[in-house]
Amino acid sequence: MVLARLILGLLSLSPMTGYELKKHFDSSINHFWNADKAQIYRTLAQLVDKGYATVRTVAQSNYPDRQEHHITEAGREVLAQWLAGGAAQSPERDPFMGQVFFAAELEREDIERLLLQRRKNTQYVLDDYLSQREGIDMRAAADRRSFLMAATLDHAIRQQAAELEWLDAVLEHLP
Amino acid sequence: MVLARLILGLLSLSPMTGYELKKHFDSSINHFWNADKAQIYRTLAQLVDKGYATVRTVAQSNYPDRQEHHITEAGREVLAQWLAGGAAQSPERDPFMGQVFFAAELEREDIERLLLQRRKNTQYVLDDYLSQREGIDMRAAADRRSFLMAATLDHAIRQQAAELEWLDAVLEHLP
DNA sequence: CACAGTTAGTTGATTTTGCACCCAACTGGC
DNA sequence: GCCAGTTGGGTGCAAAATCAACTAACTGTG
Repeated sequence: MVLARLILGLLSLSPMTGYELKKHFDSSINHFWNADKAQIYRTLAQLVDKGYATVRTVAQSNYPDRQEHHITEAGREVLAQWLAGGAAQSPERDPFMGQVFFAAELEREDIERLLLQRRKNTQYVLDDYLSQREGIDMRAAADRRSFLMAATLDHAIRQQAAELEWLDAVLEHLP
Repeated sequence: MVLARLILGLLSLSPMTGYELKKHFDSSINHFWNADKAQIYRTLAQLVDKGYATVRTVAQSNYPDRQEHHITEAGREVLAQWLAGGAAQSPERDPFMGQVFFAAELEREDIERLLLQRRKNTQYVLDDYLSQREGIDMRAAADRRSFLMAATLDHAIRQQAAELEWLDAVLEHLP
């Protein structure tokens, strides 16, 4: 599934431990995917099982051994096939929209509270993305890889901004 | 989880069979949630189990019996608690963004193909939403319920529109 | 009159996800 | 000196989601 491809993608950039992968999911990749620790380690094991990655145990003086995972040629092929195999469609699943859809049960103030709370969350997330983008801005246009990576962050920023606009419109016109 | 609440929400509007619920997920609700048939029937069984819904078997002359599910008072309470319990946050999971993130592996033309394919999909989905909206436009502002329901569709439309703009920007500036 | 589609619901197997734990050793701050 | 946090890895379990098939009778179209 998707998680396996994403992990292969990250491994294609650089060999990594499960721990480091988790950090990427929490920071550099958090605007379009997240994953549980346990899930990452299990998927890594599967990748090794299928021959898409290999493990090299690297001892460290102070810290636990690193289980460094390296992508194999077979792994790169699977990754390339995923990329070339057509654009994936998005899940289109938003629990909050479900809350709005059925929010008429609530009092007017409670609806406003709901929307304002979402607004706060969205603003918070947007600010996070904006601060992430500051670090890459200028150098991004240079090579294709950096450009595309930055572009996904821009996508998230646009989506959050659109969400804010929508929230404000709803708050303004709520009967 | 979320699916159970959404089903309760739909049942709160009107008693329904699993089959009818599935139709709602495929049409009126498809812009923010979808669900497998099997999942719907199993969740319905759980709701009945927990006392949040009751079943009434309605015989029909030609077609199979309808297992009409009615929301109970307990069910309405659970629904209300979900709505009042704070804004849910969105999953932030988009496989396509993963493809873009790692697309530098591909040739330039293949990247463009990927983006254009997505553009076509997005346009298609947007057109679907726009045609859905035509049927509700004017009467929407009237009561709160219709307004909120229409608002979630507007949200989806804004998101798709923002996606289109982003795709065009990426296609234009791709190095 | 055959065949596709609709109405209605169900089962089984498998995958994916999430949550809560657990281990061990180190590092930094009060 | 203690306690929280980091580095690194892992297990077990239950819930949720997906895929595929199967039943059965009707309706509409060519």
